[in-house]
Amino acid sequence: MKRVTIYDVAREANVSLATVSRVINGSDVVKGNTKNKVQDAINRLGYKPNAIAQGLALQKTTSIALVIPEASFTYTGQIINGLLDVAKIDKYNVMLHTTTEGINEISDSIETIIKSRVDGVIIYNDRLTEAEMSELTKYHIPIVIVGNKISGNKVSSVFVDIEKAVYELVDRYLNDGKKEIAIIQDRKNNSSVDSMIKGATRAYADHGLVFENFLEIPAKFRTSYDFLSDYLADHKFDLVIANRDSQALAIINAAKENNISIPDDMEVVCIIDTKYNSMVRPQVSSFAIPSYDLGSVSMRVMTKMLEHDEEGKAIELSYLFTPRKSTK
Amino acid sequence: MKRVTIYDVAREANVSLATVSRVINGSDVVKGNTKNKVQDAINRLGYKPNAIAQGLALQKTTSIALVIPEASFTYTGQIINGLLDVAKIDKYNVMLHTTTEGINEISDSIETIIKSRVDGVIIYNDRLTEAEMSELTKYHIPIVIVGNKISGNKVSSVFVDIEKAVYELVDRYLNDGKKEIAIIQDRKNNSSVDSMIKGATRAYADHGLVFENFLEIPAKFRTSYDFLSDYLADHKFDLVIANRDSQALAIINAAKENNISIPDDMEVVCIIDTKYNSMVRPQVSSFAIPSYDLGSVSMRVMTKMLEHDEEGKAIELSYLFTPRKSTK
DNA sequence: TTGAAAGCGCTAACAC
DNA sequence: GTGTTAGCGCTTTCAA
Repeated sequence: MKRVTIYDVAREANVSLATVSRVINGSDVVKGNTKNKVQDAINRLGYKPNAIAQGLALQKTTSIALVIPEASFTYTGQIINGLLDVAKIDKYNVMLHTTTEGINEISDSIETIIKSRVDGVIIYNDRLTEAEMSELTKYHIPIVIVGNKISGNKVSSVFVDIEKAVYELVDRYLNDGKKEIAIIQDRKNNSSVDSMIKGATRAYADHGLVFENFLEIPAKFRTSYDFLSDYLADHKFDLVIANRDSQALAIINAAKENNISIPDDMEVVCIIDTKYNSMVRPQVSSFAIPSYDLGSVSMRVMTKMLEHDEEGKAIELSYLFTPRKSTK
Repeated sequence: MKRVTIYDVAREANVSLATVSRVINGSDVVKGNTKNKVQDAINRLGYKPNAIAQGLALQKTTSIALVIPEASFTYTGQIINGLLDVAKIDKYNVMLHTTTEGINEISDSIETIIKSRVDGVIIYNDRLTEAEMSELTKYHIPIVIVGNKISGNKVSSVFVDIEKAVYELVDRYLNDGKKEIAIIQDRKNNSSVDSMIKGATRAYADHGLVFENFLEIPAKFRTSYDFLSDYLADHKFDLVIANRDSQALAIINAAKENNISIPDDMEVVCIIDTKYNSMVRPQVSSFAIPSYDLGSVSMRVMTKMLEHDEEGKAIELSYLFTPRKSTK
C-alpha cells in the first residue's frame, strides 16, 4: 500500500498541490468552495501530511529532545508528565533520550540529537559539565535545563532553590539547639545534593558552626539502606536530610532496625516527593518540589524561545515545606 | 549560522555529493583515498547528516513511537529503560506519547504518530480496543503490544501470563483450605486485573467453587487505601492479591489500621514490583514480572519486524514467584 | 570508482 | 484565488 501524498489529493480534488498545501495549513485565502473540495478529497483518501517532508521544507520539525538519566523515572515521571502535557497542547513531539552515568554520557546522545534536527532540547541532567554544555550550544539549538540554574543565549532553566530550602530548614533546627544534622549522598542526583550541602554549610556558618555531617555512601554498599543500617548503630542525629523520599525511607528503616524511634529520637526530611510517600508509614516530611510544574514550565519556556524568539531566562519555582510524620 | 549540508562537504572535498553520501553510508566502492578526503572534510566542517532529509529519501525514519498511559512511570519505567537500551544499540529514536484515560485516548495520538512517519509503534496500553487496533493496523505499520497477547500481520506482542500466575497462586491457597481470597481493582491496569480474575475464577472452578471477591473501588474513594481502610473493618480475607506493589502497600496500611496482622491474619501478594518494594516494610511477596525484559524484548521484536521483515509473533516471558514478608 | 540527475513530499515565493 | 516552480538535504539509479 502506497502512502497517499499531497499529489494524490491534488489530483483527486482537481486542484494544484499548492492549494492542498494551503488548505492543510489553514490558509484563509482559499475559497470556501475549493476548500471543501480539497477537504473532501483528504477525507476520502485518508491523507495525513508527511511531517518529515514538512520538516525538510520548513527547516523545523516541531519536535524536541528530552534527555534524562536512565532509571530515574520514579522522580522524573512527574516532570515528564508535565512536559508532555504542554508538548501535546503546542503540538510538539518529544524524542526520549537517556544517559547512564559512566556508560552513556550526554555527549553520546548529542550526535543523535543533532542528526534528528529537533527544534530544541530539554535536559534533566545531573551536574552538566561545562564541556557538555558548550558541545551542545555550539549548534545554536535552544536548550532548557531543568533543575539547575544555568542560562544564557537561548538557554533557559527552570529550577527550585534547594539551597535556600535546606538553609531555612537547617537554620530552624539550629535555632532549636538541634545541632546534629546530616545530609545523605544521592548518587543519582549529585547536583541537588551539592545545593543541599551549600545550604546547610551556610546555615551552620551563620551560627558560627561548621557543617560536617555529609554522609557519603562508600562504594562497597549497594544501597543507602545497607550503609545506614550499619552506620546508625553508633551515630546519632537530630535530623537527617535526604534528597528523595525513597532514601528517607531507607533511613527510617535503618533507624527502626537500630531501635531509633522516628520522629522522637531522630527526624527525617526529604526534598523530592513521589507518590510513594503517600503510601508509606510514617509519611516523610518533605519540601514538595513541584515536579509536574518543573516539566510543564520547561516546555512552555521552550516553545516561547522557539516560536516567539524569546531569550533564554532562568525561572525559579517555589517549594512548600510539608511537615508529616517523620518530623516533630 | 547555516547548518552544513552534504553539498558543503562535497565542495570542500572536491567530489560529488553522491560520493559523500556513499562515504557516510559506509559504501565500500569508494576508493580509500577519496574516502579519506571526504572524511577529512566532514570532520573539518563538523558535518552531521540530516536525518530528516534521509528519512524523506529513504522513506524510513529509524524511529519508533512508544505509547504509554500517563502517570504510569513507576511501573513502566523499567520497561522504558529496557526499550531504550536496545533502541540505542539498534540506533532507533523513540518518540514518547502518553494517553490519559477519558481525556487522551490512543486514537488522539494516532494522527500525530502517523504524520511523524515512525517506522513502528510500541504500545503499552491497557485494554486496547478492537477499534483502536484496527485504526492503527490500517496504516500497515508494524506494532508491538506489551503486556497483552495479541498478534497478527506485523503485530507482535510480549507479555507475561498473569492468568496462569494467579491461577497457580490461588490453587495453592485453596489446597491449603484458605478460601477467602480477594483481588483488588487497579484502575490503571484493567487488562492485567482482567487476567487475574480469570486465573482466580478458573482455580476456584477447579475446586468446585465460585470466585466472588473482586473488590471494585467505588468511585467516591480516591485511592484504594481510602476504600480499604473502611472495607477491612468488617471483611476478612486469607489472601489479597493486588496488581502493583503500591496497592499491596495500601492494603497493608489499611490492615494495620484495622488491627489485622500481616501475614498472620491476612496475606498479601502483588504482581508488579517496583524498586519501592525493596524499601518498604514489610516487603511484599510478588511475581517479579520482568519489566526490563518486557521492554528490551519488545524493541528487539520490533527491529526484527522492521529490518528482517519478520512476521508478527507473540512472545511469553516467564515470572518467578518471590515470597517475602507479606506471606507466610 | 565517480558524477549527473531524478525523486522523496512538502512549502513558499512568484506568476497569472 | 489558484497554479507553477524552485528549493529543503539526501539516496540511488544510470552513465561515464
